[in-house]
Amino acid sequence: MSPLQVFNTLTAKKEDFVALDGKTVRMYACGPTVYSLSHLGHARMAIVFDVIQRYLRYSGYDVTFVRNITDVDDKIINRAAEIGIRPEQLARENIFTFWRDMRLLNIAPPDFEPRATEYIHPMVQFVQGLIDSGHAYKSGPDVYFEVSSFKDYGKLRKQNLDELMSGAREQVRSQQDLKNLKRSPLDFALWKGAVAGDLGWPSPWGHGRPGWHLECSAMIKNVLGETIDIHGGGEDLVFPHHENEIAQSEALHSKPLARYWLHNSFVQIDAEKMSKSLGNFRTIQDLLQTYSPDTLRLLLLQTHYRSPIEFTNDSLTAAKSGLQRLIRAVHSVSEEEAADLQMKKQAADSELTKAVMQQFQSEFARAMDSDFNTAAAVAVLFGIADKIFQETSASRRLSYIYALDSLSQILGLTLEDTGRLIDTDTAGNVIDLLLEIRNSARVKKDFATSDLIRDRLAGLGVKVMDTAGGGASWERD
RNA sequence: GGCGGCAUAGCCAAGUGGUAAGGCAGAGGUCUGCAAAACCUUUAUCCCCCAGUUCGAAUCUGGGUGCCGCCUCCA
Repeated sequence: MSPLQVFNTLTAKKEDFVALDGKTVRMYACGPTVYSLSHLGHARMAIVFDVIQRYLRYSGYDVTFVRNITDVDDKIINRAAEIGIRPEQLARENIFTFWRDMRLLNIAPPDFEPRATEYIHPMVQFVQGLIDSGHAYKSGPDVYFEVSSFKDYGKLRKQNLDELMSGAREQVRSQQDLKNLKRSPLDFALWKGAVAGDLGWPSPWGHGRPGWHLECSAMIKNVLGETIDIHGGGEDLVFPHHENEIAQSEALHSKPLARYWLHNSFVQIDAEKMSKSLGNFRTIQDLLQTYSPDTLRLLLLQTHYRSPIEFTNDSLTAAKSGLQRLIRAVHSVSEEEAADLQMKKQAADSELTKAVMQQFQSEFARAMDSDFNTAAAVAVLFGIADKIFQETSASRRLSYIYALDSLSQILGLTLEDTGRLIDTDTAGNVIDLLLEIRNSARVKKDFATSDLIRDRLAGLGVKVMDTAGGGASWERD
């Protein structure tokens, strides 16, 4: 297959990517916990795995992509209590806005999007299996995973139990209440007991809800199988989330949970991680008020996914300017020129198009095959744009435009000419401007011009009505 | 305290042994009534500092400095 190489967190090396079944890729990315709006950091994660998924398909793999939604969790419960609504309602509202954000960002929907609350029964079974095999124990109202029972614990994080213990020591003090329940501070909850009436489900251990890490293990098993090809998420999930997933799943199945672990780095503001807890985040919703989805995507893809991105208004503006160049390039054949369908067809079939496609596809693939180096891939796009602007023949330009357009799509860039979309406020102001010009024509008794404006506006469905004072008003017909 | 990562022009950012991609911004020129766009030329003798390995290092090794992340919820 392809010479694709990916950086595997598990081995801390760039490795040849070999799918378990040859052509089928089963991949899972940890999605959001829906307790508030999504910010640019979430967008980065979603866009990174969207592009990975798109490129794998482009490379000929049959991809099944699963991205979950965590809809039961302490944060959701606490936040819902603060604002006085049911946790289920809070989760549902945030799922809808998350979906809207994803759609606006041109992020392809995953093949499956399981939610934790849909997999309670499999999770209960999962926990029971761990108890039966001696990897978990009931303690009070809860069930915990016994970390010392899994010899490979720490392999993703690359720290052994002793090192982890010394790191955890600080935490022990703040977990006094849990100290009595856990046999070791490293043990983590598989099932948390809840008081009757609180969000929860029945289980062999009483009313309660699943621990955070459990859902991914259970959903991966149920949707994709015991071993998958790619498991991904944000860098902050490496420990403890993914480490714990490995512990649960591999303890139960005695086989690797995932062959390749991919983690994207963060978006930073003022050299600090953008995060909900630090409060220094910019929501997707907010950013889309001012910047196009393509601008955000270009901004994020101009940096390799494993490097942190320093987010500033300047970098955003730079991305916007750069994007404009690509958009102009791809729209640089005029309507009249493009209207000739025959020419388009010829351009698509031409030897030049084939040669151009081959050349740039191979440059693009070389970049992407190197651990999804989108920054280098974007440079290829700008190289094509150069060619387009340098080419004087419209039909030859079309060949390059095909290349630019098709490669942009693999990165999820639409290159839509949003610069020419006009909002109603602006449209209204433009009409006012026309009426101003018309009025000055009337004052000069240039009725030919003033009538031209009125008639043409009427033709566009805008009715102009002169007022007694010499001005004019207008309305849609 | 334990573990890991990063340091490339004014800004953002690729590049892991062979002599510095790309974007933005800037400068000069062409075009233009003026602009904008586009085109041409141009902007790091050098990749945080020091030492080492090598014919050769931004790229490898050691030391130093600075910044960041994880260890608690987190994309």
